[in-house]
Amino acid sequence: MHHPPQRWIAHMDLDAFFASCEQRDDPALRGRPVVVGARPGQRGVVAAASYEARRYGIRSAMPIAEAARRCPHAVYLRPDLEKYRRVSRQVFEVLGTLTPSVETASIDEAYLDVSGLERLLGPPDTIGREIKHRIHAATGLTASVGIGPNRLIAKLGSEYRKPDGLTVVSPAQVADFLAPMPVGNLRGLGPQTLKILDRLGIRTVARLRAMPLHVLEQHLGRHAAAGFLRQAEGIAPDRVIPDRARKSISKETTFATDCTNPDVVHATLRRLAAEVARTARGEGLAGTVVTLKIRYAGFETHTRQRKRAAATCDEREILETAVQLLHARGLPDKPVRLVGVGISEWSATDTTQPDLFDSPQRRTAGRQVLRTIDAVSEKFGHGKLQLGVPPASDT
DNA sequence: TCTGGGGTCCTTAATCTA
DNA sequence: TCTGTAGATTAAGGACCC
Repeated sequence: MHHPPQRWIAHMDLDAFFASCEQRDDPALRGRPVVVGARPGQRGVVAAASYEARRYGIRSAMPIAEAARRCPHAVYLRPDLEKYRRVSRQVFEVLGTLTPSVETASIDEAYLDVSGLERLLGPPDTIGREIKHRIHAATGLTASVGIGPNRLIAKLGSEYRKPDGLTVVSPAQVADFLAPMPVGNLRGLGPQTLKILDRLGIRTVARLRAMPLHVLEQHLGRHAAAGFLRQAEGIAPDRVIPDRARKSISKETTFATDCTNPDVVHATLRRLAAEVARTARGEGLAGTVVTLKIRYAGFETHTRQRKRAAATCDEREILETAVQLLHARGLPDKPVRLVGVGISEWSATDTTQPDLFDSPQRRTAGRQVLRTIDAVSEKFGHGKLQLGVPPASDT
């Protein structure tokens, strides 16, 4: 009998990432409840809570007012995303020294295919310790790691014991590992689905697994029913995909108080459009679909999108379409809580062009590069390459 | 009571089209 | 040409995740 080689997937999750970064950089914060997020008294939620803060029941996504009530004496900090991105890059560089098969799941999470590392480092628990050790040595941060035969088991493993945890689940242990878990631990099973399953008396993975498919289908739909049942059986993808391409860019902002002034809404859209455009150019992306998001008092949220004739990363064009969408019929005339602007659906051709024009210096340098490309391509008889050189009027 | 800002993916409905 | 339908595309909303 021939068996395919055992696949081992690792999931790494940095513990209370934002809060840990702050505690690392300011010794005065160590051992104290730290909450990173909105300022108390303002609109917003908790982005990260240190383990000291979690003892007061503070969780991420909790309204900041609720956190302040639970622990008024915690240290409340605004997020420093630049710093977190820097630290995150460091962590991913370290992971890259172990295997090229690293997938960025978020700023503080990664999946690694560590199947091939067994011969190099030893059994999975040794690999897990090595991952944690290298991260700590490079950044001073702790991570929780789960290792299992697929992504689901790896992810549940990293959640199983934290902070600073390590959990290895072999294929033989999968069924027992899953059985007693609350169904809410499964991927993509949120509050809505939880409510439905609760009404059916299904609270553990074991109960879910015992359910006939057709019953679940009646309540969850075909797709979701089959998907959750597969998870309950421990069946999940076991491939790691490095460098996933992003599919959209968006910026949104919530007003401190609901906005009734159309000029302010318009000015905000302009700013958001400019930020989206800048990010897009920085990544060499241009989108054909512009999305407007608007949320009114009472949390009533609408999105409107429109496909443009051609892809764009121009803030004026993005703003133009966003404003058209804002005035399209069907949107209520009420105080506005939030507006957002996004682009998506990259044009088939220029999705990976680097931005040569995102600063005055680089504009000059960029044109030089394109002139050189033009010259070379002319020499070889292909005519000018259409790379969209902006007009040189500002030099 | 209060609910940010970034994303992804799925469902549904309407519309277009072969 | 009429009619019906299957399938693709577009748009809106919702669930979910970190």
